[in-house]
Amino acid sequence: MAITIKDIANKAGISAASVSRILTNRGRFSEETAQRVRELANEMGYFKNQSAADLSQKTSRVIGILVPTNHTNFADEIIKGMQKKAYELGYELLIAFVETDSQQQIKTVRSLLSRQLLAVVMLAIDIEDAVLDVLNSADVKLLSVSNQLNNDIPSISSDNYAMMHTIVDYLYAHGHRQMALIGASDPDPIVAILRRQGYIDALASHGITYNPDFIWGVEMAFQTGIDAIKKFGLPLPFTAVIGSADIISIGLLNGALDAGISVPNDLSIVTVDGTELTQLTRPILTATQQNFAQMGELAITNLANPSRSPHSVIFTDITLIPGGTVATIG
Amino acid sequence: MAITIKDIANKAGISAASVSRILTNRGRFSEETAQRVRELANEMGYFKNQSAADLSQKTSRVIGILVPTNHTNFADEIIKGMQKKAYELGYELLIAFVETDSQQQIKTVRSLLSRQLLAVVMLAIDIEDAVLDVLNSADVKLLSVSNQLNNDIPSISSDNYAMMHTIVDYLYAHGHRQMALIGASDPDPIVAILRRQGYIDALASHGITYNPDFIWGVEMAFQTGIDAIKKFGLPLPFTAVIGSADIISIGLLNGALDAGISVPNDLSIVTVDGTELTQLTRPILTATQQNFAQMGELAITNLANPSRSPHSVIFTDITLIPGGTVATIG
DNA sequence: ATAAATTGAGTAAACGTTTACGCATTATTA
DNA sequence: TAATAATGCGTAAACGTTTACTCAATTTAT
Repeated sequence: MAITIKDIANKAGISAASVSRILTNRGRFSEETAQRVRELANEMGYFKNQSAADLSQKTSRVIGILVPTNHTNFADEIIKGMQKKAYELGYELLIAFVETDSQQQIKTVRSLLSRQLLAVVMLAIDIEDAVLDVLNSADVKLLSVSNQLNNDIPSISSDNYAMMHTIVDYLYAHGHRQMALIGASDPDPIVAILRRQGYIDALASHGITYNPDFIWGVEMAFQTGIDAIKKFGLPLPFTAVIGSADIISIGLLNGALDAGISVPNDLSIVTVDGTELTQLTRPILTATQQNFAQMGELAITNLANPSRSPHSVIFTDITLIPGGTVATIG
Repeated sequence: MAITIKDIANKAGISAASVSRILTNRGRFSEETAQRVRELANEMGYFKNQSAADLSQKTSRVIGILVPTNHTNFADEIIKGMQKKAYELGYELLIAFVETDSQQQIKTVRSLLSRQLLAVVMLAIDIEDAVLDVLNSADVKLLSVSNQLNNDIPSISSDNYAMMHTIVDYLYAHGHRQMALIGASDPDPIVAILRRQGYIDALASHGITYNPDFIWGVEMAFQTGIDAIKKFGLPLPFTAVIGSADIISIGLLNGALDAGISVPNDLSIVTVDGTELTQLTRPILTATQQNFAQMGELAITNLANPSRSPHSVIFTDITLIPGGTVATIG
């Protein structure tokens, strides 16, 4: 049988209420009694029954996180950032992996919501309407991280549109005029749409009309990179390619290798994300690095201080980190 | 204000107890009333307050999982396996990332334990005694996955000792007589010790006395692989090397590349783990693949049916998957 | 037609913690 | 020294759900 505050109260010869006040550090009590109670709690191996506490105080300090099972490894970095801040501010994180299957998603979300949650954070998920309905029917705060949703959900993300300007400008400055964009397309993620538009507009700002054929991709996967090179064939009709995720870019690099294309001499590559995966290749990938840890920390800070306007988007930093996959040409 | 079973009961004109019986599908009730209640619950947007339920029924279906923040990517595969089985059997997973900092670990574990947990699963963690004490002081089942601990905790893992025999035999059959083993050493994980012994004994079974210099490593990281090649210098004193984790092996491969060593012509590599990372390199890594999904599923099945002896170790499958990093020599 | 068994549903207590309220006791102020 | 304020702590209700017990109504068996 687990130890309760009543047990401690009995042993200390005081009431359960006092023990509760002491252990939660709320209300009035003498330091003397407090010391004794804290010692007893330790000795007796007391564990707070959080369920009872949650039930009693209607508010909660638990934040649920929805992570897609097919997540790229940056999700971990975001979660780490969240953990750090949550730890500082005394919040608790409840991580749930969700499959792409909508029915299972709903079941997972319902089980999440059956705990009194302060908020639900969606990590790089294009949430389906059915699932969103369930979330909305519970009165819980929502926050989207590393994704910009087109509904009223506030989000924290890189500026995917601006990011493409950074990359296109960089490649342009290195003499590139023909560049492809390889990313996911099915189902079309909002992020992909934004990046595509950024890419098109950035090219336009340099007086280049984009070639629709140069935008291609299936999913955020290694194979998409491999297939992209095969699809365009030799000689490649462009001098540079932008991979919309590190894993795609590694696919591009290896696809090029397989086809006897030398990187960066024959083909320049810039990748988006800039996780540690970029260090695993030779040459090391040139990347626009997103600040995932910052996203995570901001997510928690933001939920803790609900001072901002509801529909807003907060952008986190982007840094272009030169690697060895971009050559100057022309 | 959230909807409670009392609200539903009022609207349906029955007692809360009946609603509870219907929604939990326990006890006696008429199908007629049940139908009406279920409809009402749906309409009114009812969410079970799991805290109240947990408090009422002393038993729980929540399984806590401790995942190291510096986890290699296979942890995800194990968690996916666990999720699948947990979903089938109606368990709930509570994932917590733990840092290496022992104090923070204890705080995380305590907050985990303050929910009524059925069990705590430790994922590839060499748990510290201080943390273990906390876990033991709560009456919660423990299970170690992807690690073999030397204390009384049951575990599910690959047979790390046998795995090394498989690899050494494979390399021996390809003509290799001098092979190095690169892994972590500080702090010395139990898994590393087992692999080392397996390596030594496997060599001995072929009449080869092992060279202590050939066992080296710092941590399970890319850099360890890079450094290993640098450390031994040219010409390498061995013809093959075993990387104790995919990420190390990629380091070895890139280290070799950097040093102008051709793989597999001048150096053969076999990696342990066999995650999708092995597909990202050229050549693709030859791997002894662990069955991580199986580990995850077994973990849940095992906790659900506590029929086995307490201190046992269950071994999961290992498969040698030939890639392009082993050459036949001699 | 009577006895026995089954069914549907209500009552009330229990789970462990928190907290508003109130009452002594002690400390502070004029 | 008397009035006032502050302190420490106990009482009791509340949170929402589950479940052992009960009992009337209905069904089945004899």
